[in-house]
Amino acid sequence: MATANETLDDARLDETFAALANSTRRAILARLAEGAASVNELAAPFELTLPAISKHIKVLEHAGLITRARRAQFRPCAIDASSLALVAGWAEQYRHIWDDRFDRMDDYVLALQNSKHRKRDDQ
Amino acid sequence: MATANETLDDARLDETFAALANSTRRAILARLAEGAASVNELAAPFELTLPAISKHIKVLEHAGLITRARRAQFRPCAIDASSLALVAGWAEQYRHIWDDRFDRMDDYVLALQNSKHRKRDDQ
DNA sequence: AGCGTACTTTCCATAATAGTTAATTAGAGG
DNA sequence: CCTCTAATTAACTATTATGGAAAGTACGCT
Repeated sequence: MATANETLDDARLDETFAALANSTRRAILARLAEGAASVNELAAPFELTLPAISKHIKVLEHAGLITRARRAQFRPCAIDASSLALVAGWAEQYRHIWDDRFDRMDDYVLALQNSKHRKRDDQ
Repeated sequence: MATANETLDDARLDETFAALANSTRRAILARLAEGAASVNELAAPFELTLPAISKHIKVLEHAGLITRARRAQFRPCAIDASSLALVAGWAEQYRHIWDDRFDRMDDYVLALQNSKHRKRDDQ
């Protein structure tokens, strides 16, 4: 099960991390964490042109970090948690490395680390 | 305090996320989570040439995700948690978005979200 | 229909990435 | 000194990313 999805997860992580590897896009995300916004609203704080922001938004959307709606001529953006959760989950894998206390680490993390052959039923 | 370091953190996050936006590099990191390894050992599982792996390692090192030593003609690599913790911390900011339960959320996260003017004493 | 607002797309330039092969550095050891 | 192993650097190519300017699309309004 895990092996088949590994390339899919890999591709998604590639896209997600690449989308996050830009401070403009992270700032857009931070703004959207406070609530939905239009493209013009999102562009306001930056010195970039609207097309540039539009492209950044497209990258975020394609990475699944935001979703978009259509209201009149506006295309409001809203943050989408799924890819963000993917990132958090990915990083959690390594928590034991920087946090020796193993406080919140359970079998899940161990299972992930050497999961090549194992099979699990939950999640 | 926060404002001054924001560009520094931004640059570091740029580098870190960019380094992680590649499945080969993430695989190298996963391997190193199990223990230190030489460049040849790290290269073994891949179909890439050694120079390609060498460059990936350089990217990881520059992003602070790994550290390197010198032992004879070997340059063993070891995982470094600091940048990984940075990523985890960054993602945690948004935990409340995908995890409505707010279980483990404290004032820290709220403070981060609208932290432009606020000042705090703890960490 | 025509105008204004809100975006998006296209085209272009530039720079960064990812990979290759070939050459180079560095140390171990006969 | 010579050679083997380990790894990096150099030089080159191809693809992708980031940005701007200009043109195009979409919708609401009068």
